[in-house]
Amino acid sequence: METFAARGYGKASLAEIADRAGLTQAGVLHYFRSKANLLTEVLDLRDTTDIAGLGPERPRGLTFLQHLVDTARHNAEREGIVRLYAVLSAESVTDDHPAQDYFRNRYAGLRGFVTEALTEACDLGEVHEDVDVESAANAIVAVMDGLQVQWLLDPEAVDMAASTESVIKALVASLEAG
Amino acid sequence: METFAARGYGKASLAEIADRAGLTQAGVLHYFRSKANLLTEVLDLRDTTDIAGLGPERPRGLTFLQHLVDTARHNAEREGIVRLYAVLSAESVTDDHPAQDYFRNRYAGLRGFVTEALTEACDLGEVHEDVDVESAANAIVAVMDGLQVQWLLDPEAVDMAASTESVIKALVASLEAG
DNA sequence: GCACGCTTACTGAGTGGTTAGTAAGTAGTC
DNA sequence: GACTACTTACTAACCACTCAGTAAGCGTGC
Repeated sequence: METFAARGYGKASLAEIADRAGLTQAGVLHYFRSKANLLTEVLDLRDTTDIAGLGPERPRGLTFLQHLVDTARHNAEREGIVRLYAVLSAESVTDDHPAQDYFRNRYAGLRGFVTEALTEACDLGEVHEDVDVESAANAIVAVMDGLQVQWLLDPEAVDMAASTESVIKALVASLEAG
Repeated sequence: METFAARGYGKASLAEIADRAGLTQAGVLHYFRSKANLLTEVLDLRDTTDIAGLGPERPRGLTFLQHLVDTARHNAEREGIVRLYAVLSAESVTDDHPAQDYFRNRYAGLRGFVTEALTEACDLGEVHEDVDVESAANAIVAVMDGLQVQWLLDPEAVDMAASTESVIKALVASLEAG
């Protein structure tokens, strides 16, 4: 995780990963058939403790949205994981990247969760166009990601929790009003 | 640009860049002293036509914010440039990346522009806390970036212009109300 | 209690390929 | 005769991955 976060997938070397783990490069490949396989295993492992891994018993409505703000606040003390996801998610859009499917699915899931929570939080009937709430949900997922890159480059200049909260509050208000 | 966008800086090779340009790898290094120098030159060249390169005669207030939405719409027809910036900006947070300063400065500039425009658009007096408008400005920059990654992975699922617009409208309304 | 085959957990030494960057030379232009 | 625009040829490092071997642990048979 540390090596992928610090170098990205492409520039991370099995030799460095092996060194950190205290074995040889061939030793790493004894456990993971290939570098790509190691990446997907790392990603699968992490996911079980993340938002995207929340089961059907996850919080709903405003509680879920508040949970997103809490996650942003919590993330400001987990530079490593933030870096891992910020780097790999963007890198995944390059040609033939092994984590492309992982991130496509992850984002689809996140968008779905936030769309649901937003619908519940605003108590929307059939009045509302789905397109509005989906636009808002996609934006909420996006703002959290975009803030991470800015924060990693300049932690003093960005308050991830505050910006996340102002977007969520503003969007909820605008959906309820409109 | 195409090679950096498709592979990222780390995995892009001078040989591929040279091939596309119709000369040898050494020929590329005749013009650019190093790979890192080539990257910064590419970035500097692009910037002159981008938002960040707008001079002091740029639009102001709501017009500027509307310009951001137009840019998002326009970007949906420029996959290459979107990919270049999405990939490189996130990759720049890795150790010793040659574009780190470039993106740190770029984001600082963008945040400043949007903060200014937001202040003008909402006609804010001394009543308002700076922290609110800055949080909102950072979020607007972030949402545009975050949407790009999602859009690159799944263009059907994301409407960059619509999501950008809903965030800007909601934030402007919330600043004016609060 | 100990030899048996089987499995797990590695290491060391490669293989074949790619990397950025350099050095020297050449053809053409001013 | 100097300068520009390259090329060919090279270097030294690094890359993921393979392969053959070794050492240790383990359940089974006697």
